[in-house]
Amino acid sequence: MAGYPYSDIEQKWQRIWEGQKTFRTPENVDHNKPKYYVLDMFPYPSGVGLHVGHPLGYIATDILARYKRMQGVNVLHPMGFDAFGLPAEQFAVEHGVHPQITTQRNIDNMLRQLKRLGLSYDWDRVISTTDVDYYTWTQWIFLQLYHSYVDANTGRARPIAHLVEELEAGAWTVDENNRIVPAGGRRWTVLTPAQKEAVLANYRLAFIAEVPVNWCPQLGTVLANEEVTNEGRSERGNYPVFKRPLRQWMLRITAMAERLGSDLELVDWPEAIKLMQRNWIGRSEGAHITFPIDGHADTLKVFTTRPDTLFGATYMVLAPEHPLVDTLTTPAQRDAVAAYRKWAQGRSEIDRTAEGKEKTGAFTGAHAINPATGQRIPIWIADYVLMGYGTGAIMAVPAQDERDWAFAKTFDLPIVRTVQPPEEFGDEAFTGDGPAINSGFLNGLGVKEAKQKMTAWLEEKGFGEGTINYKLRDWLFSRQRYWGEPFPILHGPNGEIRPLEVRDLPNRLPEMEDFSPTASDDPNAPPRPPLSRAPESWRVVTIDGVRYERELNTMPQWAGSCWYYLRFIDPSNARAFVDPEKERYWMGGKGIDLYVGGAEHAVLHLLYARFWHKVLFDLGHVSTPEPFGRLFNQGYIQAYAYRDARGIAVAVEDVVDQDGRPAAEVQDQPNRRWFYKGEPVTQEYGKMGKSLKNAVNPDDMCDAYGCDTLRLYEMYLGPLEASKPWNTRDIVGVNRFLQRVWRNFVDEFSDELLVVDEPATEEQLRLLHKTIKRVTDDMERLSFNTAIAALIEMNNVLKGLEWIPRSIAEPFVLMLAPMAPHVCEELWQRFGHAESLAYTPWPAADQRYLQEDTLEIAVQVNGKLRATLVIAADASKDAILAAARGQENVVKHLEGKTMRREIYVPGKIVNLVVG
RNA sequence: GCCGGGGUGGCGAAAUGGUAGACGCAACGGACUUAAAAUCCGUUGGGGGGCAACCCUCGUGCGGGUUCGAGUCCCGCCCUCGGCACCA
Repeated sequence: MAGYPYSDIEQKWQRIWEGQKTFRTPENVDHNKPKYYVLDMFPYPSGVGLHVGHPLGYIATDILARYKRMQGVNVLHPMGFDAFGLPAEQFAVEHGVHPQITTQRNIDNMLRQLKRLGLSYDWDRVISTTDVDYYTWTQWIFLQLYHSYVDANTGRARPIAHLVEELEAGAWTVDENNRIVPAGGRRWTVLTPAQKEAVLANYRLAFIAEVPVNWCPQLGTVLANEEVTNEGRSERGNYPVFKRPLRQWMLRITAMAERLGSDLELVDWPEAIKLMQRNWIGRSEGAHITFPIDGHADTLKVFTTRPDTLFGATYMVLAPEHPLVDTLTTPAQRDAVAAYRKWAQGRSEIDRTAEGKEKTGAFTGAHAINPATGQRIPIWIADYVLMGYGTGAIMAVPAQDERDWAFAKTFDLPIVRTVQPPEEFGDEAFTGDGPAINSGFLNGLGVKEAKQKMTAWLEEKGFGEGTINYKLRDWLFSRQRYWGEPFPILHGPNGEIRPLEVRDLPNRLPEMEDFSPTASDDPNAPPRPPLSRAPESWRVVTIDGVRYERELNTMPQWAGSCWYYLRFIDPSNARAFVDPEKERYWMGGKGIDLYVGGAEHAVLHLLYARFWHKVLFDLGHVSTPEPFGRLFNQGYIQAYAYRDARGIAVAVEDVVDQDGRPAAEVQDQPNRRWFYKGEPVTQEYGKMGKSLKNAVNPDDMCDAYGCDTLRLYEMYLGPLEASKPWNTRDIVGVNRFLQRVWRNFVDEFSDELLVVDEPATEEQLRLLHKTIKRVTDDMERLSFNTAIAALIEMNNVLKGLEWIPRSIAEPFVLMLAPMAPHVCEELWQRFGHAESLAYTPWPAADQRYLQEDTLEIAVQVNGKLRATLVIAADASKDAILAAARGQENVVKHLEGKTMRREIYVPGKIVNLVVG
């Protein structure tokens, strides 16, 4: 392979950087200097290693980190591993090796691959969520959550001890549902310890509750809503998931719903991601309305976003699981209701979506009273009403709701329009705005005003009140897995929960021979966490003679990634999860300055981490309300994949071009048949991966072209945020560029330097400074593809020169350095510099050379703008006038008038006044 | 169905409302070479004209509009990718 010796150069500089710890961020940096915290979403240490799609974001952040260092900014650029969780455990189970060992092995391999790309991480700060020193503090944060609650008035987290103090002082009482109320309930002091704890459990941010959860028998674990697909299957492994009530740890993320939504305004994130989070949180304003039930003491509470349509509520619907179904159902309807309920509950999520939106339901025989009309309206149950949203019951207003309309049509229920649809509106539900009709005191009002008036009326009459409802559910936080953080929790003999003291952390994961989960085909199989098989010496703890059992569930995958960005600031601190002063510096301003990762974490990691961060903020442990000030989603690198006539994937390297069409060329090897040689293959396009045989290994690319070329190619492919196709054949373009750069500065044959200490020409300086401006702008915008294009353009001019002036060569190399650091370091050294260029100041564009070569001239005829000419900056007045005369629009409006040579220059645009 | 991002050469793509296609790949022609590779020089959106330097014309998914001027802004469609989806 001809050209510059990239292999030697890259190894040489990687060794120097590692040996000198060039990119280490010292423990005690000067806090008066500006900082830049640039972070990648840390990866799972997967067993198959990286393909070229993975490091796309890492290369981008690396370029930015290097660029910022050259600007004299303190840079924190760390990397770590999210190593707990299902993938790591499954990999270990498959290979029959303890996850501790496979995880370490995978981390080592990924570290090797990352280092080979020349990434300038601070390797002294590498952490893994599975390190005891790390998960100690994950457990510590869990204890913070357990010991906190959110004050409903302020929306802020506080230590729950404060609430207890207030209760002991008699500021609050407790009602029959163990809810805290201002007055009228039981006094705190009369409650037993167990009763008190039952009250507090309703407020703690970490609590145990028996709730319907997503149970995946084949994974042997429960899953968060976010980990279940629309088809009702597990995101990992695609196994069926069943709803089932289980006692589980929950995190009360709903208590933060309002701030998680509103604080999105504080951050610089892609609008699409903000929107996804807003949709996930699902804030909607409306009202709770309480309906009396005919002949019952019970009432029925519903949530609606359309209180204005109450006059049109002609029936009610309960979710099949609603607790009042049994009490309400009349004897005559009992069998029908029970049958429907059984049928509905046996339906999986798949059945429900597969059957479309056909409405099913059953009449309970009971009636409610519409508080607005006083009429008796029938109460039904139907599975289109979900127990998990609102109150699990609705008032049905078929005239103004498509679902209610469909249900009413199916079961022949009355429909009363309460909003006047436009003329010629069809026979369907009208959800738009219009004057209220058939609505008593609301008639004539628009929807908005009617909502307000009805809400006020409900509050006045005591039938309800305005409220805000969220789609967001509490976060199911237990997993029946081995490879996760153990909870710092003990269970007492009477079921009481005893959190570990901070001084008793960490609660270490026990060594176990058999760590595999208990899979089952039976949806009703009891959960059997692997830790139930842990030795008794681990499971049982005796304190003051009381025998406690450790919690046997572990935390989910997401726990470790909720706060790793804070640990990077102070990774070896044994006394605190992060030093407050360091935290204030590195998280200062708007938090992390740039966070780069895939959009797939929009509602998982990014929402969970924000929740934890807000709790830590409220409790005074961190200094910013939001962790990630600026978020950038890099696109995916996709790749073409090929199938032969049988539909079997053909490896990309076996595809050849045959008259412009792809064809499979299978090598004629002794043990390999080649029936499909030259056969046309079909091309598809998608993610890189094993199954499509289209993954490209970065190690191979580094071998063939060098990692500087790989880095450049990945950035040159297209905009960072876009998905774009990988084409190995295109990689030679940027490789040739680097070869030409090298040959511009180093003689191919004599190895002598071709850089001279001669002054540059005016033309060269103009080119240089324009390029500096372009590249600098592009760096700030993360537009690396256009930055590279600018450098290629400049290099194409330089390549015609026999010698290159030092004043041109050095800034050029500095600008290229963040993207192709190895070759630039080598050139820099050959230019005679002893120090690495990593901290050499970034070149500045000199304004003198940036004058525009064109000007915009606004041509006004009789004070009205008639044309704008773009002309050469050094054009004479006569030339300008001639150009103006040639403009059709000017000529049209001149109508024989003469042009006056009145030219003035406000800034860039020159006004040529004519008339 | 709702929300969001995109549609520009053979391909990846550039273009603060101002010469559309920078830069790269591929292709073609040429130089060097016994030859090939590598390298270097040139051509490359469509159509038309000129001996020529060049010139004309049509072109950014489709149809309208605003503007002296629209790939870019506005309205209405079509296609495509992503997210959500019986959320009251």
